[in-house]
Amino acid sequence: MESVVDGHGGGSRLVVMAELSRIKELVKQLDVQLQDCPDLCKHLAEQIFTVTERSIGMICSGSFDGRKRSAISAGLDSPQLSESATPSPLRTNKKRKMMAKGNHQVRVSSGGGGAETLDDGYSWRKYGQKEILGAQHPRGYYRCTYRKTRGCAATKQVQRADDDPTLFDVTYHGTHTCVHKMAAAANLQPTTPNRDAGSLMKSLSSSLTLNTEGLTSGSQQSTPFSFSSPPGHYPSSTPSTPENCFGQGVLFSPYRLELSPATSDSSCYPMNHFEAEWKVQSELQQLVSVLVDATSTPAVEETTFSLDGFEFFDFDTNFDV
DNA sequence: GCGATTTGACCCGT
DNA sequence: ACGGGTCAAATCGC
Repeated sequence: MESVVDGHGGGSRLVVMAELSRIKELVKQLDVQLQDCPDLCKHLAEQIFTVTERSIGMICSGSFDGRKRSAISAGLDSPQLSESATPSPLRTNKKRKMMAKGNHQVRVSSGGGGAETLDDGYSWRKYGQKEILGAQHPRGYYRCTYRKTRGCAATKQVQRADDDPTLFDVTYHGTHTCVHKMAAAANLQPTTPNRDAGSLMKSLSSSLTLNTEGLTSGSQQSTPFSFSSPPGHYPSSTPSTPENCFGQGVLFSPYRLELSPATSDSSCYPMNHFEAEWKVQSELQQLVSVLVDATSTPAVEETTFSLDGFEFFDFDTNFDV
């Protein structure tokens, strides 16, 4: 069922590295083209989306994880844009949506609290709970709060891990189509499309600061990559305004991204990988989604990015709220 | 009163 | 038939 490349996923890891590098490359191109060619931007955005899906799919399919991932499974083989699987809210496919593509599973820590403390930046509404055969804890079913109002088809399943009650296996299905509207809901001033694109690009580049050196060196056997924060761009030390992590709270703030191998001396838990992967992927998807939207309308202002050196010029960072 | 959660029933793939 | 995903009425909380 799974397509494991090798015992420890080394080959696959390199492939993923290449994919991630390609993402960066695409972003660069996007950066260059951002000012004058919205159509190309869309195309690039689509590529980013696809590549990211593929990368995450490879990782989640088990290639990287030496530890068991309870019921990690299903439908990660050929990730693609999930729109084809967009379920009608009607009663046609009540079941087996599980097997649709575009699923992602992460293992997250509750931080001592219950499942209700899990916050992935989205607003979820619980619609069911079930005892699962062979599992010690029931599985909770959640759908996006904006399913009705905005037709967002994203769902997730949360199940407490058997082996560690403080951990939760969270399986996401579908992608959020409500993202940019969430921004509005998150108490934002209305912004011009380009302004959104600018800050989103900024967020994207921040998210993509992957420290890939550790990968090639082979010194990190259980940490495929780590995140590093470009100075001043990532909230590692801004507890007061966590919602600013990704530009005005548009995206995630929730997971603690202390993923550097240095922080986990004795053991590196796969959940960090998945958290990280999922985070990157989610951010990318949302960013791209919004970016596509943003670039649909004529450009207004200037944007200047330098993704490698992290020189950004864009309009905002301080909105008046 | 409204929105979220709970929970038993229902649906459907295996 | 069974197990898992969803529905929807009842209930809860603000």
